Amino acid sequence: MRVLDISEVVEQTGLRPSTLRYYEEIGLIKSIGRHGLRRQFAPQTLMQISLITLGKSAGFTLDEIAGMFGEDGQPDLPREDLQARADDLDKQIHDLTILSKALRHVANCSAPSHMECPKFQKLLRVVKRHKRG
Amino acid sequence: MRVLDISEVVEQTGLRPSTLRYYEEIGLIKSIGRHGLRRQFAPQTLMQISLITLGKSAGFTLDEIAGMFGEDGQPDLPREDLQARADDLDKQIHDLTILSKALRHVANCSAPSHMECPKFQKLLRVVKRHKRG
DNA sequence: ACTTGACCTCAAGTTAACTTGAATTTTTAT
DNA sequence: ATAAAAATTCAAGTTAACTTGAGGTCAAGT
Repeated sequence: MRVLDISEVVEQTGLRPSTLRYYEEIGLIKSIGRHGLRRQFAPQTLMQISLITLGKSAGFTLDEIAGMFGEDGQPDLPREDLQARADDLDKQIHDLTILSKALRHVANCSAPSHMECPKFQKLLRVVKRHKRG
Repeated sequence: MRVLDISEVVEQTGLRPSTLRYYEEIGLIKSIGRHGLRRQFAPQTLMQISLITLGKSAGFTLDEIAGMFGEDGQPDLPREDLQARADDLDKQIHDLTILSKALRHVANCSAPSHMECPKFQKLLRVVKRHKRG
């Protein structure tokens, strides 16, 4: 299994062929050659796509993600940038944790008005403070 | 401070006036009346906007978020839905944690090729397994 | 040789979430 | 009373990230 047809990449990643072509068009991934018309992908690409998908779910734009890979398709960023991005992520994780808690709270709290429930308000205040800091 | 001018909401939330009008247009928030032409917002709205912003950062669409509020602007969803959404969030948090770790790893690992670094690969595999399950 | 199915290109269309701009209306300050 | 500041509406424009569709190509099996 040295090279992959687009259909195999589709199968492994869950992305659609049009998406993969689009990603290639904007330079986010590369095909390694053609068999007739057909793009051939290196197995490496699968991992790269994992990273892309992961990055997307973290809220990065495709442009930002593209900026994280070097010419060779390997992650490539100055260390400080990576640290900074990781820090951002940790912030986001923190916020999401709060949201998750808030949701579970609302699911279980029998107060007539969540907006006026002290616990709920506290959760929201935490977020606000966080966003401003 | 019973009612808020749009400018006050802008100041408190960091959103732009056009965004607030847009949110009202699509029914995500409501103004409580007018002073002349000018919209007046209830202080409640600030908390609602906190939730909206939070929801957005969690990757929910405005439509989905709109579906989480009742007519009164209060969070309103069947308990199971809330639990399910919280579960989704926890999954996402899990993924983001991995991404954060991956970034920090890349920042510190001196291996020539991250894609081939065992630790890095392991991180990616975890994500994959997770997405499929 | 021929059909079939997987792939291709390229231009145009789509959706979400806003933003922009022009023309108008108040409200507030002097 | 008047000018400046702050809002308003409404239509149209923008950006990201794809998708769709029409029409064409290629390679593998019968």
